[in-house]
Amino acid sequence: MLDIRLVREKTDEVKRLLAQRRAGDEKKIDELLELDAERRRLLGEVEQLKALRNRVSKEIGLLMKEKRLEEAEDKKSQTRETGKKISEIDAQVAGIEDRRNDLLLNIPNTPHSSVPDGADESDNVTVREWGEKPVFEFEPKIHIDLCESLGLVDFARGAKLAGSGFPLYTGAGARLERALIQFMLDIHTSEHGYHEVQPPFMVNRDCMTGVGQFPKFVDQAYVVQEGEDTETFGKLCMIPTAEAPVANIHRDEILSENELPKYYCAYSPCFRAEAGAAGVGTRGLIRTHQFDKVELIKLVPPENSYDELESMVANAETILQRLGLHYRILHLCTGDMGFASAKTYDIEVWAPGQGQYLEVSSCSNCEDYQARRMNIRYKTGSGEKVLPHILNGSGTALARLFVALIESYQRSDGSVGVPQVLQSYMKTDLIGVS
RNA sequence: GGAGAGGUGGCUGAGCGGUUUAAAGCGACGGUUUGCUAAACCGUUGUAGGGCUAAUACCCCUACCGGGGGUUCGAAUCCCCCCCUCUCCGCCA
Repeated sequence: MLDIRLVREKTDEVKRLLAQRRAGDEKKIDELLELDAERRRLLGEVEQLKALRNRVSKEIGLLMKEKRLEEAEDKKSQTRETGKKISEIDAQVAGIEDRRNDLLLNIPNTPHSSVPDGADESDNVTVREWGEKPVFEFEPKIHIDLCESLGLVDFARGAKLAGSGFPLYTGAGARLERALIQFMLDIHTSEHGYHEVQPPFMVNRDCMTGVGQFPKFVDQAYVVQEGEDTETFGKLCMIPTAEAPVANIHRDEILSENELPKYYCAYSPCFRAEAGAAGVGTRGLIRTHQFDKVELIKLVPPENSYDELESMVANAETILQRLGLHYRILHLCTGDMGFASAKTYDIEVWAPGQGQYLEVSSCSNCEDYQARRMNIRYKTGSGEKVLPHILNGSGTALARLFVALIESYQRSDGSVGVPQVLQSYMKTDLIGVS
């Protein structure tokens, strides 16, 4: 969330930046500041009363000790009134804080000054491209056909098991999925310095709130309960990304400066309800309710977080380069960025069968927006407590990568070549009709 | 799921209704002493919110002893609910 002090002191600047997102959030600022002012006014009032009560209570204690019971009783009955007032005002403050926090949690991050101003995805800026679209001497098939003919994914049976959007990977398809996961984890851990973790695949609400998924995007999550026990409903959610657990690893902690930067990478399945999303219900692997992903998370000092963002994107690019897949990097405009992000690059990989670029990675610097929600700080040498900047990036998402890969490496006879870097994982250089 | 034990500052650990503004020890930091190190001695040592300010300096106030409620003039301390850890039993991959 935003720093309430910054909102107080640089109100116009914050409004201007929020307006760039084209989401109307700047209108919430005035209401936020009204609540903030009222809260402080009431706090001043109630804290004075509490100071009074503390003083008098101490006096009562002394009177009791000296057996001056009548005087003590007098003071007790007086203070009873003070106590009533205190609980009244406390309740008001709590109500105001609830509303203030609710507003604060629903206001997105402000964009970094380098972010191109724009309304939607059509205003995103292509930063660079790598490789070239492969040329085929035949009409390349779409992944759905390849999956069917090669027995890589059984969409129909997946749908039988859990519904559409839950692919059942089979045979070489399952193996390819596993190979990609392992390949990516190996590179990030052994070459890029990330510390591998395997997080819980369900998290509590605090984690979801910490990364900015909740309260605003609660509809996108699968929320679970234990059996028929409705009491437990809503305590846990299936993770929409490993970012949810991994970014929260140090929630409510004060790290020491020399522990930074922290680099984490994690494989996890990702579960998304995709309520209301365009393209839900389309066949294939482009948009599913469950997909695999290798996620990268960094906690870094604010000074160099933007360098860290560039290197994180480069880490994700390495994967695509080793796989020999053509891709492009987009700098998302202000209107297309995620809720918590101050600056985001998307990586889109070319899928020749689809004839389109597919987003396989989104790398964001959330600056201190999440750290403030999660209450993560670190102590500098001079003893100052600072919110680290938190970055997250896909390195990369599967499913779409799987699509791009088999569509790019397909051959005229209907088989799919295995890129060299995956051959040791796949134990073969060719996926043929089984 | 059942039975029991427990959760107090960076750590150990006392306190179980009012000189606790959370004892004491350890650690850490600063200083004195010292040829150097060690030791000894002295001092400092949490977090958040609010007020005052140019100040994220000082000072003042409030809250915080796993979390949330309650009783009371007053709660680390008493009561209720929840969470977590440990030991044993049950069930289970």
